[in-house]
Amino acid sequence: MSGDTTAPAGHAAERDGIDAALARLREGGARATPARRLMLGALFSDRGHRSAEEIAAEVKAQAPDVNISTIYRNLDELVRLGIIDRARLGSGPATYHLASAAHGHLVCERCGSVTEVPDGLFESLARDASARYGFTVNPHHFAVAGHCANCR
Amino acid sequence: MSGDTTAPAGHAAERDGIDAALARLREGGARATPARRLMLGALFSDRGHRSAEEIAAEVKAQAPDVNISTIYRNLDELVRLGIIDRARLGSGPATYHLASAAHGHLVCERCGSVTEVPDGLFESLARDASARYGFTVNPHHFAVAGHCANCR
DNA sequence: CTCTATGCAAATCTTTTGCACGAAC
DNA sequence: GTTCGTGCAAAAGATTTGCATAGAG
Repeated sequence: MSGDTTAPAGHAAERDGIDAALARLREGGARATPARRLMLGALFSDRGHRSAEEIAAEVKAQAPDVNISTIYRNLDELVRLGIIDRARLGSGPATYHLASAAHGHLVCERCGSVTEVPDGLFESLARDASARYGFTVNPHHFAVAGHCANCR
Repeated sequence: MSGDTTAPAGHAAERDGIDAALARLREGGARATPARRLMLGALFSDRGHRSAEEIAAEVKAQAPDVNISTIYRNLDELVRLGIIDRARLGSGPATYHLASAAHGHLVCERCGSVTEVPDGLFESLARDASARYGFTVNPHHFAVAGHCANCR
């Protein structure tokens, strides 16, 4: 059900996430601009990893004038606020995804495939890092290299 | 330590490592060139992470004509042969270190510090990844983000 | 109105590539 | 001599920055 007048798609849960993110931006003294709304819409619509260019493409589909530099600036801001995470996998551009999409990445060094795994897999590691090094692991940002099942 | 000399040659253990690496290069059909010897010398002289530029600087101290593109090409080769590992930490250039310097990296998202930890720390992770996903973790290449003890 | 965010263009930084020459085997 | 490695220069790719203006609060 929607008293929703404009958006072509968009579930309520997605809306909530975007609104919450905008609220966090406001709390941090930042402003709620169209570019930011569109970026959040893109980020919340799909929990995969995307590069800045890919996010820009999605945003430009709705607002062609949004510049890539604005995308980068806002991605930095969203990372700083903890709303999204940046992951540098393989050797291409950095990729971004919702911080709530908690998972680690198993990156295959041969074929480059990325296997996403639940954070439970890293639980004991996180515990040890904390106990032995006072290091608090961010369960959303994790990259481990090796060889996938196919390339073994 | 009185046995220490300042000669470019270095210690015997270092020599052995370099020779073994050169032998592996030869096995792979590659040639033992001066540039490669110097790069290995730089890599074996210190087990920290270094960027391609930093390695180039060390090599150029002895052979100013070695070009950065040669450094990159050879780093790729050494990674392919498993002699060194590449790690993309934080947002600067990629860093390289000896594969035998087995450790994971705990990267602090606030201050950027890198805490090196022994591979034992993620033994259980490696086991689970293998059992549940058929993924063989490379124990030498491993980056986890979070907050260090100081920044908590 | 004030101050932040954006567009645009250019700069930067990192890494890769084409080509002709020199070196290793 | 043949094949691989290297220097040089230029390209390509990703990200950042300066500045004037538009827009949010």
